[in-house]
Amino acid sequence: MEHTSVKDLLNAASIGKTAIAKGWVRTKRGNKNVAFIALNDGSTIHNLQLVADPTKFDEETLKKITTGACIRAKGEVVASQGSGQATEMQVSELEVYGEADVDTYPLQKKGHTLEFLREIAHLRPRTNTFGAVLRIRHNMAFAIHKYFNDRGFFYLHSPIITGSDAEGAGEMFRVSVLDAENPPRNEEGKIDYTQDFFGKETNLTVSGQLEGELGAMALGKIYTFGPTFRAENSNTPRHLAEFWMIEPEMAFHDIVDNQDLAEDMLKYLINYALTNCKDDVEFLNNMYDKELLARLQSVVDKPFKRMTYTEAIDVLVPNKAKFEFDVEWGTDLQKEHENFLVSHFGGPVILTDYPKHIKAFYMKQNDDGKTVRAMDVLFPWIGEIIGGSQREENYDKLLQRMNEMHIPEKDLWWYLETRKFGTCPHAGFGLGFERLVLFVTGMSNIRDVIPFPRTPKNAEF
RNA sequence: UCCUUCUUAGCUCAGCUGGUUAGAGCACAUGACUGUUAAUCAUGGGGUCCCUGGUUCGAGCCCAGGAGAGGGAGCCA
Repeated sequence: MEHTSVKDLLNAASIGKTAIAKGWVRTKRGNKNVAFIALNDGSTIHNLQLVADPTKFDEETLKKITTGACIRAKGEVVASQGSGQATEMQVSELEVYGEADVDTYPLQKKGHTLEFLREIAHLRPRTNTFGAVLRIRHNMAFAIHKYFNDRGFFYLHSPIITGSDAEGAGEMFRVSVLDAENPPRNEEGKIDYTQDFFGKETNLTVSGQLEGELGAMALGKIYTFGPTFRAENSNTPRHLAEFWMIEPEMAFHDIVDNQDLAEDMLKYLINYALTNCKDDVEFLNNMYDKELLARLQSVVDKPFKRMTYTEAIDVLVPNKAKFEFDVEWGTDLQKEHENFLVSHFGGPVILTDYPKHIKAFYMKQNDDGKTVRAMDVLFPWIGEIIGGSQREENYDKLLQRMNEMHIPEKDLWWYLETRKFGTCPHAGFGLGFERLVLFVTGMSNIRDVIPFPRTPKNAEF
């Protein structure tokens, strides 16, 4: 007889059936006459209440059933006499798969701080909070593939090890098999990477975008969804050294199409969570952030405010006195400025057409000679959840910009060739997956929305 | 990387002006209780006061250095 998930056993349709449940004990309580065991198997935030008559089981077995133990229970599913749940199981058989020593098992019935749970990341998925977060994370990943697949995008696997370090997106992690203690050196005394595995310097990718563009200029619409690595010494609740990024890239799309896609996708994903992860989102709403549900619904319902960088400066400058950092045309926006815009317009804001000198080399240059077709989507609290642009498709203009920004042509010859052979207008953006999950779950630290966070000085687990 | 706050029992935290044997709640154990909902009540065990050095008759408390964590900023997604 196969076991049934707790999720299914909690459904009223299970009443009257004899079934087997397997999972981990959350709590046990009771008295001489009756024992209640709350069982969770990860299929849902809710627990199955097992009801056992202590006189029918040997004392040793019951003693081993403690918080954290893994057990199998067989019994009849009945309508619950108590008020906390619709169904419960009247247990006839109990088997303990794995005990959890009460003196050393770190999880208790009572709540723990998120900081403490980070220190026991190997066990934290067993908590309600991380169960909810991880189920939502899965659903968001699935919904992303579904969204793009349903709209004719192809999933392109961009490389994780990259030979170009010219993308300029951040500090990189070197990939090498050379002896770190005693690396081979060339005549100049520098490390000789021609002897390394790939015969050149290689790093972990900081972005799949450039490869994504190659795919878009063949398949039309593609997206990447993979891990990304930044060796920045960033210690904030919004940065990870290893994170997942979604990067759609579309031929024949301009900056407006790009905004339309970004807004539609974000709304789709948030709505997907509201309909498919209702229990988990509600749990997080009740436990951590009472505004969560309302905020998610509001983002789905309202159009995003769209404006140019220049228009945003015009909004910000009259409020100069409120800011710590000066704001004028040409400066990059600080967090406080982004926050101001988001709260001023009461929701997400899409900014476009930034000054070219604060944006990447590949962005399409506007006719004014000053701005480029960049696009940032700013979200409440998160800040920049998406960064993207229409790309410069003109070979000469792209090359000129690369020279101005001292990006070596020889490293990106393959990228330049897309502009040489059958170039076309195209656009795309990058969405930080964890920032999306952060927003959807209402968690406040990005380390709590990825199973095993990688941050400066921390690669445990 | 910068600014700032913190580090005391398994967890969350008190700890007075530097002074005897470092406390509480929860967790855990034992007992009580005829259906509980993070059950309740009673009793009990449990400490490298982050580390190193210094000041002092005396340091959890003051000073210096270090480590780790949180929040804010920068970099960005």
